Amino acid sequence: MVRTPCCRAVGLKKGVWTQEEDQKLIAHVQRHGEGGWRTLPDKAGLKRCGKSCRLRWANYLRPDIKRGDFSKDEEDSMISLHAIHGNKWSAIARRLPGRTDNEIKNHWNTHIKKRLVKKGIDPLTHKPLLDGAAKLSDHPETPREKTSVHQEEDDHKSKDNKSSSGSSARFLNRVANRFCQRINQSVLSDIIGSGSLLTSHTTPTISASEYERSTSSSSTPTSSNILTDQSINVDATSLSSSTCSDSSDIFLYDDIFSDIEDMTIFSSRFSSNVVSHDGEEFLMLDGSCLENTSFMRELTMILQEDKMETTSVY
DNA sequence: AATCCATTCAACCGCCTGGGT
DNA sequence: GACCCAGGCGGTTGAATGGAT
Repeated sequence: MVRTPCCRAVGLKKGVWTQEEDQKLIAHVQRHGEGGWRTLPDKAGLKRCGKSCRLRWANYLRPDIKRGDFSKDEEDSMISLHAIHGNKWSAIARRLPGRTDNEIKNHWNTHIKKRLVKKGIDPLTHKPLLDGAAKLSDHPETPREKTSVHQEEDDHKSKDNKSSSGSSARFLNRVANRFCQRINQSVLSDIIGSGSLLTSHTTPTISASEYERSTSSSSTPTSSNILTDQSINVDATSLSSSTCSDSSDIFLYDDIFSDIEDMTIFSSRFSSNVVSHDGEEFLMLDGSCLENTSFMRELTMILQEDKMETTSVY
């Protein structure tokens, strides 16, 4: 099938932009604002395709673009965000101020990807390249602890997190609770950041006492595959309905829930097989959770965020 | 100095989506 | 619903650059 080109290629310049062209484009955008890209070249006196103009502006000429090398923090963020969004470069770029999707994509493909592969991490799945989850417990550089290429300095900590079956329940408890908190916080911050229209009907977050209770040893089951259900009442579907009380809200915040669609998979895994244990509600955690990409991604981020403070506990 | 090769990154291409008619 | 258009996105390309021989 032959598709009509977005613009007539005849007579249009391609390739590297000259300073003169840049100046024309900048002057035009400053005068008329962004948009109308298809007609912009004619108006601005440029012999370029409108798309090309838009790209040049968005990726290079925009005044808020941060140029130069990526910092360690930016790289870490990039990796974490890639673990969530995959190759959704624009989504990643939105969370890295001053960086463009193109820049991030290039940096990922030329630097990060190679570094991850070198470390035995699959840059697509963020899992170990060989033997997968089976080697999670004895792989010192898996994304189990951190999806970071800068994790050498934390190796001693990750060693401590080779949880035995006895401590893994507590550990997973903690992660599960943090995960639920994270869902709420993420939604809240998105909502607040976009106008705080939903403050009256957000899902309540876990209280400190609930958190402590759920992570305390006294209430921790010994079985490695049981998780307390004290606060795992967050299911992305119910969250969606409880957070958005009417159709207009759903429409407004559709993008928020697309952001956490992966979480739905995780939450739904917890929403089944609730059992009673010592008068407390627990969830039977499917062993395949460790192979659940969403779970592992979130786990990675949580651990990265709290700087492995669990070391002293576990 | 010349050539080759690998790497980087700006730019392009084709496809998709959403809004308007 | 069908069509068109504008804009956005992710994958790919190729010119520029730098290092190795």
